[in-house]
Amino acid sequence: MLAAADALFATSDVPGDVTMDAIAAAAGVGKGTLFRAFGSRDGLLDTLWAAKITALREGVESGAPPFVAETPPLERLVAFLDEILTFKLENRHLIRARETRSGLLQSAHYKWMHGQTQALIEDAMGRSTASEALYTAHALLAALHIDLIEEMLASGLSLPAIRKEQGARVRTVIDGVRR
Amino acid sequence: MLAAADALFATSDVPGDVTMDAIAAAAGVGKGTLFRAFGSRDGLLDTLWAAKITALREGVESGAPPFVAETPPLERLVAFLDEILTFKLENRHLIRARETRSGLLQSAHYKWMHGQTQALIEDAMGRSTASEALYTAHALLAALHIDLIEEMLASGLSLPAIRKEQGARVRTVIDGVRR
DNA sequence: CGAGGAATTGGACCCATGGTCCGCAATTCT
DNA sequence: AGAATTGCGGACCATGGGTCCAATTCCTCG
Repeated sequence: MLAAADALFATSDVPGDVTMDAIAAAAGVGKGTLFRAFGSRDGLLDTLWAAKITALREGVESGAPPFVAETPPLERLVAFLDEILTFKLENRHLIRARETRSGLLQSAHYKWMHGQTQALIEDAMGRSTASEALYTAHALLAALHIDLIEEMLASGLSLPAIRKEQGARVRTVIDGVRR
Repeated sequence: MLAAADALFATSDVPGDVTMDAIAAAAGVGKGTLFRAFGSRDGLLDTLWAAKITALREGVESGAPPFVAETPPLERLVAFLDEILTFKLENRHLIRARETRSGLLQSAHYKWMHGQTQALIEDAMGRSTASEALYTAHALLAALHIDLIEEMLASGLSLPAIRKEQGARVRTVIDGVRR
């Protein structure tokens, strides 16, 4: 079922086109089975998200290349957000389907991303109030909203330009706060 | 009709509860009339948004108190984003109803906010590439998403704290880029 | 191996909601 | 006054997430 859903999201341009019926049909399964397995559309989306992000997540948590203690926290933060950006673009239709629904900020994925980001920020800027890191993490992640990224791409900004701006902004914010 | 819709949004907690039928009923008008007048739900939402933001918009465009040439651009930028934040919170249900639909970034309101922000940024930091200001404007506005603000409020961050963080972030970003 | 029961399935069905459409009434024109 | 035109209202439609139960599959035990 996840494979079928993934395939559908990968091909369809409009996430709304991928209905639960379509997924069930593509998976050769009844709609009831789909809902029993995932509870709701959001549940399916979250599960699929989890499946796709596993590699990234494990890499980050088990200290793959850039995420080792030797790397300065700021660089780890930049690398982390860059990987999130790449991940979102690679799965843009899925992400779009999930992000254009309310409750995203309460989802486990957002909380994970936010937790990671906040921790890296706290590392990167020496001392800082909790609310400072909390706010900054939210603010940095907000700029990664898929709609926003796609809007920028559509408006002529190239992907390298976006990545460059994003990296620059992260450094600026951290440096500025650290002073 | 706008008054009726406004009243409904002001009272209801969940924006989804305010259906087009409910608005029509509250306005003492047929649903057909509603759709003939506004075209679609988004159309109504945008019109209502326009009506509510008029004061702010006129203040900004006609140089009310903080938006005069004498005020440093950076201060104008901070004030502008702060007013947007206040406006969104004052009309949180309406804004929520509109912001949790796709196409927001293509709406006239977002374009106006983005245009204003970008112009102020370009003023505030001496020289800067166009993409720098464009990106930064998007990034700053992204942190004003109503869902995000409400999530922060729910997580214990106070409104004054948010405003303080936001102001600090704006200054940091501009100062950092200006160097 | 077969019968009985438990678990699981699939898709018909339900319902809410945005959006459409047409008969009718109010209004205007002659 | 009668005819023509405009515009209203609410019945109606389409769609999509979610539910439910008859039917089928799968265990379990004699």
